[in-house]
Amino acid sequence: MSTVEQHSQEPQWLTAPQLRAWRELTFLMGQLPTVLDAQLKRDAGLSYLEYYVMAGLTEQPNHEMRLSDLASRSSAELSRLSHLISRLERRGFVRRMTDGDDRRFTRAVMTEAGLAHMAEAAPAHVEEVRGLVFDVLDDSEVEVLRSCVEKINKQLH
Amino acid sequence: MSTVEQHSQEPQWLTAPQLRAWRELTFLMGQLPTVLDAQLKRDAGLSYLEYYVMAGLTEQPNHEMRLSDLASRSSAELSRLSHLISRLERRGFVRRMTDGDDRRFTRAVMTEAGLAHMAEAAPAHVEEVRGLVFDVLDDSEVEVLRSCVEKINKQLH
DNA sequence: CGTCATCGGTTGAATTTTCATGTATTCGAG
DNA sequence: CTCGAATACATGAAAATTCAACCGATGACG
Repeated sequence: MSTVEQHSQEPQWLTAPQLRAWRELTFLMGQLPTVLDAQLKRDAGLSYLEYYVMAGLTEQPNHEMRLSDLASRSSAELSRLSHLISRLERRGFVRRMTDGDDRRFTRAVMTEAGLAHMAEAAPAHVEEVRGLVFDVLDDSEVEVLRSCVEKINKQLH
Repeated sequence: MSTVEQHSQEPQWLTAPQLRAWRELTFLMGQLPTVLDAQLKRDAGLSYLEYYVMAGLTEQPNHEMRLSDLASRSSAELSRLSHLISRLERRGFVRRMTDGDDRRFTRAVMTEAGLAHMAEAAPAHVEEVRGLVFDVLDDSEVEVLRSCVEKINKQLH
């Protein structure tokens, strides 16, 4: 993203404040998942996505969810999630079961080993998130940040 | 990330507002790069990272930068960037030259074709970013968002 | 001035993600 | 009911990323 002028249709560039904000945002989106991934890999042997997929399952009523629901919640395409679940399955953290109601659906279910692993992993990860994000923001900043990000997210469906 | 209690050390979980903000942030970090990647791939045949690497080069004095500088600016590890530059090189968008001063450095330089490709790609991408992010925020929100994200980024080095 | 450590980058193999396609199940029109 | 579409997922090959050496250039130290 630059401020160079060009093209016939006179494209509207970002204003200087917008550009500054955008640079910060792209840096955040690039670095924060990377740093959290490193922490999770080091402390729990899980990737960022693996952790959030298992976290999503864990907080569900029976620690289970349909793959398609899990995919949309975790911003992963179905194929990627399917491979990921296969790897977690091989490690004994989750298992698959076909849905009785509609046999097209597959449900992923946390195993005891998976739940135990998450219980081990969670405290250090939460600590990392607090240290990186919430320790530098006061309550009103948290609210206003959430409000802005929420508005953007609505544009993303 | 859940609110379940466990473990001996009594881990400090996030407060409810912090958790809400964190859910929004993780969704943003997952979805926004994905959506932008899709737009860039469709309209310009470039991945999100390829675009921002080339954008970084383009805005530099001689459209060139050392790989290690480029790597840290674009939140990519050196190895990943090296492979990526090789692919861009094969496509004729950039070329490598070893730095004369210190022959350990490699500099990536935009070619004419690369600059032309970016000039073609930029307007639609900026339009997408504006539509997704800045059209839903007023000026004061942009400032406060930038301020919060900047504080977090400082924690990320 | 050797030599030894470090820096900046490359490379290839292993892992992961993406892409295209295939398969089983269900839904819906006629 | 039957047939054709749509849904939900699986799978294998291709592409990208990560990981672990490796290599040449430079700097530091005796």
